[in-house]
Amino acid sequence: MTARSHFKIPKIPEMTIRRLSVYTRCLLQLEEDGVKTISSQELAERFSLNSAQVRKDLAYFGEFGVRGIGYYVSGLKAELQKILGLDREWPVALVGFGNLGSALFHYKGFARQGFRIAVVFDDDPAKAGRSVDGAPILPLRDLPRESKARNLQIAIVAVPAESAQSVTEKLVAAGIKAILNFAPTRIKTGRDVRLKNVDLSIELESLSFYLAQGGR
Amino acid sequence: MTARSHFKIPKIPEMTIRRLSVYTRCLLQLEEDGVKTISSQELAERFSLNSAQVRKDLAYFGEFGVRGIGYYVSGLKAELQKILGLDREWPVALVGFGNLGSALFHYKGFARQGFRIAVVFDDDPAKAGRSVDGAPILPLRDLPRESKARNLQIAIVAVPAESAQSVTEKLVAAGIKAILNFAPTRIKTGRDVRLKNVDLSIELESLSFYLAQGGR
DNA sequence: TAGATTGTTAATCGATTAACAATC
DNA sequence: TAGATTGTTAATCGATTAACAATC
Repeated sequence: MTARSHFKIPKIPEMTIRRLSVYTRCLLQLEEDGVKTISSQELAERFSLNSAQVRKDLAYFGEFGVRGIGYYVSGLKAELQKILGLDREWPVALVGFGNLGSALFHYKGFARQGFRIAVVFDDDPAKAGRSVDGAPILPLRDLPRESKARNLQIAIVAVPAESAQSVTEKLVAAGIKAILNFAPTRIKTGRDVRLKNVDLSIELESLSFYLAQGGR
Repeated sequence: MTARSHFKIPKIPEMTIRRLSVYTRCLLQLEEDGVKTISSQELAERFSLNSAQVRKDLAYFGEFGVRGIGYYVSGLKAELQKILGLDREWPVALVGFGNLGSALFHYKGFARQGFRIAVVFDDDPAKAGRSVDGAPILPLRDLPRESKARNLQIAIVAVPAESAQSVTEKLVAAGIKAILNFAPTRIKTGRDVRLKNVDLSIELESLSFYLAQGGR
């Protein structure tokens, strides 16, 4: 047990991490707008949150504010970016370049936070060998090599449901540490790999619940 | 206040609704596999949940189980589909047929639960007037007419961030009751419209948090 | 009946919010 | 200093889980 390990995360709620992302984007905007400082109250209002919650979220990681003043926008932005790992570019592998894969490739939201799709994998012979916006499209068998060469740690899975699990296993074998799965199926990994299953249709289903209720 | 209103939802947690969706898909699969009954315990294990939670989720809506037996798969599936409004087809409007819109159009997960994209709106003259898989692509000005004619209640927004808010206002004006927004910006509506902002990049940001932590 | 499993109440846990001393 | 706002503790709220009588 090193001295450093004492400072290890006490057990940060998932929702806190998500809110930190949201705060960061807001701070980015505020900085652009030339705002110098912001109070927890002002920040909270923008997202209909409680100011104590904002302060508590931040307090997990340190004391970033100044009593009587609030938080310095640029300073807090920089701190949060560092905490979230958004202070650097992450090369990302995209697996699957069909409809969804291609849409995710062009999606503006990823690049905005420093996620750069460095390489695309797709076994379709019509696609593999080409390249898109400077990113090569390669067959999946090149994954281990590229993973090492580009130091890839993050992959986005956008293949059909049937192949999602097998693709995932190849990613894990190639040393990928974090996977964002958009395939419409729940995939599994060991616990040393961070995995998020993004379910695009579950939100639609809860919308229809409210419609079905209201429509009574 | 009608007699019926006594049975109105007591205040169902959002997470319960999401889990009901998940149970439903599982039951669909179980039914296909020929499984006749399932206990709350078995159902819970498939999603690493607690059996009491499964029973509690269901108990909000009625008594669907049989003591000593569990739940009849087909019966429970049908009940949940009815509760979630998944016992019928919902015609959906898709606004924006760029990269993301086109991917969502072809996304298998929506159709699987009965959401059918009946009409696409896009003002790009190269697209408007064409049709895709039987769905017409129309300019946005046709929205009020189509909305009425097709009895549209649900819309998916997949336009660029800049136009998302203005598109939303047109949707609301045309009588749309539920909106799923995929544009990388947070949009707002009045309270009579159900709105979900789907943030595709926030998950990636929390993944990078764990990588940044672990990488220390 | 005996065994299994429900529906529900009570206990626990965790997250949100209020309150306030510390301090810029 | 007086006013503002933080960081943090204590109170509240809501969701999850354990426990068990009811009952198939």
